[in-house]
Amino acid sequence: MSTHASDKHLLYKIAKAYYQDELTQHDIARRFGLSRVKVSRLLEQARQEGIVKITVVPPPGTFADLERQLEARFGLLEAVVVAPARYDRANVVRELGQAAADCLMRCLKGREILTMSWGTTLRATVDALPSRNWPHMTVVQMAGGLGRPEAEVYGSDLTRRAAQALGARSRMIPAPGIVASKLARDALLADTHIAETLAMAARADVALVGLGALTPDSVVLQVSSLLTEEQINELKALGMVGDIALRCYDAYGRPIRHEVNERIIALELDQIKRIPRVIGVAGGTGKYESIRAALRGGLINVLVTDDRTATRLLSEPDSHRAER
Amino acid sequence: MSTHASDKHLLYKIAKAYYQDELTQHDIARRFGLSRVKVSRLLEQARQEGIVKITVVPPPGTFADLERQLEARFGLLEAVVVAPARYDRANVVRELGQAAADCLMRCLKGREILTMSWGTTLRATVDALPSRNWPHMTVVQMAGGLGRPEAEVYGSDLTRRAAQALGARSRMIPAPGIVASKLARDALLADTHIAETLAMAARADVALVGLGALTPDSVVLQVSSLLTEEQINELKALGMVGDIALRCYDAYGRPIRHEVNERIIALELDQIKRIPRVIGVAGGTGKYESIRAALRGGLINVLVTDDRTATRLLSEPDSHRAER
DNA sequence: TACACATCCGTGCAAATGCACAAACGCATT
DNA sequence: AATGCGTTTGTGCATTTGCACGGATGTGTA
Repeated sequence: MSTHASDKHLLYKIAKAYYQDELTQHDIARRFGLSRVKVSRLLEQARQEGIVKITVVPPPGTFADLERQLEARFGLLEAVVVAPARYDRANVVRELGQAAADCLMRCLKGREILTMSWGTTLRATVDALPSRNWPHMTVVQMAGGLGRPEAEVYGSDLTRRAAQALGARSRMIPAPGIVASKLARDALLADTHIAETLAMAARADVALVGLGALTPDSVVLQVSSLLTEEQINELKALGMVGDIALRCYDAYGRPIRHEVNERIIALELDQIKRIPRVIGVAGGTGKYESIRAALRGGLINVLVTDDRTATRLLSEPDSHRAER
Repeated sequence: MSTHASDKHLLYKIAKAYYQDELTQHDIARRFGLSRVKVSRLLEQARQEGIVKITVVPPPGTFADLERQLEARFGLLEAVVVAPARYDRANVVRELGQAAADCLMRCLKGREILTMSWGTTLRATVDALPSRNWPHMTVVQMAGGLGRPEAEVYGSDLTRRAAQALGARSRMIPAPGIVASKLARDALLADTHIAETLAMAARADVALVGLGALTPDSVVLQVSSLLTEEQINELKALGMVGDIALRCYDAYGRPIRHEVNERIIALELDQIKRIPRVIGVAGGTGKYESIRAALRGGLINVLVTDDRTATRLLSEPDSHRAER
């Protein structure tokens, strides 16, 4: 199939003219007395035969290739991998927050709706946000806070602070994330402001979420005394490996059917899935299963994580899909 | 001016997506949440900063770079340099002919007017022409032959053979190239067929010419007894270094004003210059000054020559233009 | 010779790309 | 706070490029 020496000569001349002298295909065609299509085809051939070599030099000290593999394997829009200086939780979270903030800022123009959950990682993200003046942006809370005073740090306050940093309007959910009964939940959802806030969150352009895991230091497990030991065990028995905005999912990112769901005030997983850009931030020890599940289930399409977790995610040759 | 490490990372990712995954700029913009223009600019930056490297591999055993230098220096459409196996005149001419034939064929589609002069090099070129069937092409003689029987080999016959090889129509000049008097010339030019032939040659799409030189074996000097020793000396005194189709020029490719011109039946240099593509074929010892002059004067815009001559043409750092 | 097959080629059109322009912005100085 | 300058940004448009299609050409086989 490959052409022979005499032609390579022509391929070389044309490739040089195109890639080095930056002539247009049209000009080259005129000079060499060929048709434009032919020049196009010869260039294609020159690329295929390796006469033209295009290399992209990886910048040192980054994990661009790791990112590319993650993107390819899990169908992500983007993956961001950071290399924490130390792997203690505090530092990992801080560096993840920085990276997530960068990643978020890059895709914001100042006129969109951003919805976010809360958690320690998102707290770090908000801390890393630069200040802007975007009056046309709105930051919307995605899930109720926790029913305690100190929980405010992880509830509405994060949304408020994010909006403040960006000079944006904010829209909070003045309610706990988990209430005592379905009845109480329904009552709160009947509130116009809460309902509208959730509706707005559902049609956000970008979502920023942390990925919860079943680790002992998990905010949900620690703080929310509304989940009894028994209920937690039930959820585990149903396969729960993590949560996004209090919505629990199994190892394949599928929502877990459990009574608890009906007492939660937050976007549902399906609603989150429909948001065009869902940035999931999580890393460090213990988050692996939850991240893997969120990726498998397509719950997020942008992942910000650390290099160890990234490597581990790529090391397993398993399937993305749940078997039926 | 150059941006720093944090950005290089993004440049790399985008460059990879574009050049390796072959995504469109539009798709990349959507994935990374950027505008399309921005992606375009980042790619430009990535190229400038050397993150994207495009190399064109020179095929071994060719003189592509020599050619490129000739093209650049003398403003040629194309230069073709061959490396003869041996440098005896016969072999050089043979290889030049082959290369010229290739070069000519490449830019012919089968519907144009080709005009040609004659000479030993063009003879070799015609010998190397492949056979085609191009009834819509016309091959037109550019200059009269020489006034002797054996001269036919260098006159109309070459045109005829070229046309035959290509399956094209031919248009010959049934007259000698140099006649005894201006009166005789004018009489021949009054002939409708000759006049129309010359007119047709003048509006040819492609010209194929040899470059004559003042070497002892020059066809013109040898055969045409119509040029006296004295006339030849006069021409030399006027600075003649070579000829195209019997039209003499000086070291800067300018036509030489001499009585002989009025006895010649051939296109004038200015007419030749106006042909869109003029392929000059010449090489070997002794042709150097003539080639250099033709290049300086812009008499040809495609040159087919040997590597030694090419190197020599590039070695002189002189000006292209005549001083006034 | 005729036919079938395959390859090559250029035209027309749609997609992709680059570019000029003007608005918006950040920044620093007044 | 207001002003000026330089930079960055996106929109609209012209150019450039890829691609499908039908026609032409060449080749091998019956």
